[in-house]
Amino acid sequence: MLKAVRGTRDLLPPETETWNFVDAAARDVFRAYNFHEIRTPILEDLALFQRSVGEETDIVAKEMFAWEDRGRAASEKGQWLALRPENTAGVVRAYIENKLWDRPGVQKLYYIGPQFRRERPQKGRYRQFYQIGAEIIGPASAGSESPARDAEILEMLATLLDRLGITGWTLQLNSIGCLADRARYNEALRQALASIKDKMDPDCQRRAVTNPLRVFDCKVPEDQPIIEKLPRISEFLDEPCRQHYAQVKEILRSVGVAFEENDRLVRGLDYYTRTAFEFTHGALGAQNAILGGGRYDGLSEALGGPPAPGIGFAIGEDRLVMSLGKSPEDVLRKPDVYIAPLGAGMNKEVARVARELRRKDLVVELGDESFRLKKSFEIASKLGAKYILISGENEFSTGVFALKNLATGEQVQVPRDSLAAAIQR
RNA sequence: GUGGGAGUAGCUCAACUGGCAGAGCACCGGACUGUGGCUCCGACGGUUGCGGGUUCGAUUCCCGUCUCCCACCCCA
Repeated sequence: MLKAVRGTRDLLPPETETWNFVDAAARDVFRAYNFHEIRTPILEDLALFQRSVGEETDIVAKEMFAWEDRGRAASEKGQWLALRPENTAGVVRAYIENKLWDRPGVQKLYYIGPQFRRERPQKGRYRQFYQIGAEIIGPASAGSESPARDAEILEMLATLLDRLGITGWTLQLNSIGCLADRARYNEALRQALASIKDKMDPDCQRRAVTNPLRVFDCKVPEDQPIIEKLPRISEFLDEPCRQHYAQVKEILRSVGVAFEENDRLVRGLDYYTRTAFEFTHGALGAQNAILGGGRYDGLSEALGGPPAPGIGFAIGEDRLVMSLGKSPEDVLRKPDVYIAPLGAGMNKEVARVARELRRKDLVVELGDESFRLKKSFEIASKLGAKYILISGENEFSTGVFALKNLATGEQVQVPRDSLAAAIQR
């Protein structure tokens, strides 16, 4: 039997109703902050991710679906393509390519769509997964660098989670410094680790060499005392960076968004600078990050664009749906009315009635003239329809229909032109 | 990529130390004419994930493989 490929899955009704509910809530909240949707290709030039996410990151080094495309002629070399493992790179590429900096103010863009990473699947981790993300990017003169933008993004996220009824989340906040700070800090960290890393767990030692920042993610209990003594990024922030971070926190306090400072929070993608954050949730197992993001002031230039500081985030929609208390039934709109045609020739008559009711924005399910009335009732009940409309020759000849409320059992006679009103009541 | 657990009907699960693969729920039909839910009766439903091996005989034991789950790695 042919099956969905590893790490991918079908989203079926009624669960898709929950997904649509989440999408709609996100679009609604984003609109209030004047964000607009961008749709970028799922397929991009491999080099885009190598230059933005970073060659040395796990995502690029070993988790991408990438292949060499065929050239136009058999002899011609093809282009290396990749399925996008995240969407920020694509958005910034589009910002540059379409000269969006020529538009007034900052660009506030959001996206909803599938991303691909060739990882080992697990709960809350799929090879095709879905992200809802947003970016603020633009010239510094338009205010893209302002801590007000960082705070606006974080406050918007808190609003969205509240709106979805998700409780028990925690906002973890840190500043990982400007590019220069990071370079100095990395060096200091390397030196500090050089003498003591032998005492650490092998896995943590490996990190000390490949990516010193990642040492802070080490969970081995015995190594914690060593990690505690390492220099912190907060000691290396230069004055402007420190000020920036302080202002982000001030605004958050002002608008009442709770956060926890976590100076061990580091983010994996190379392009991050200054503000870094994660929202975590308890009910997700090992994959406890429901969303993550941060500032990426140098990304546009790294991709050959103009200076364009930016900040953004990505929500793992699969994980968001998992942490959502709502079941599909809570958001499922069931049929307002089930129309039961009775007898030969009635299909063509009820089709017109259904059309009339649907144009009044009612959800209508249509039976078939071959069904016995009893069967129609059974189906209508199972579908959870509010009403059943009995439509036989009598009804069409008199113009008065039998409308029965399936929950209360109350049945009334209703003239055809009052049906919609009676059902909506 | 590493380590561990699990795959039996649409779903949730049984099947003793190897001996004819079952139940509940769901689905479909019926309990006579244009009135559902409850109840009763009946039918349908299987390459026991897939491929090898051992055996008179394998859902059961062994090997391989695929998928999911848990942890690691990493991340959303």
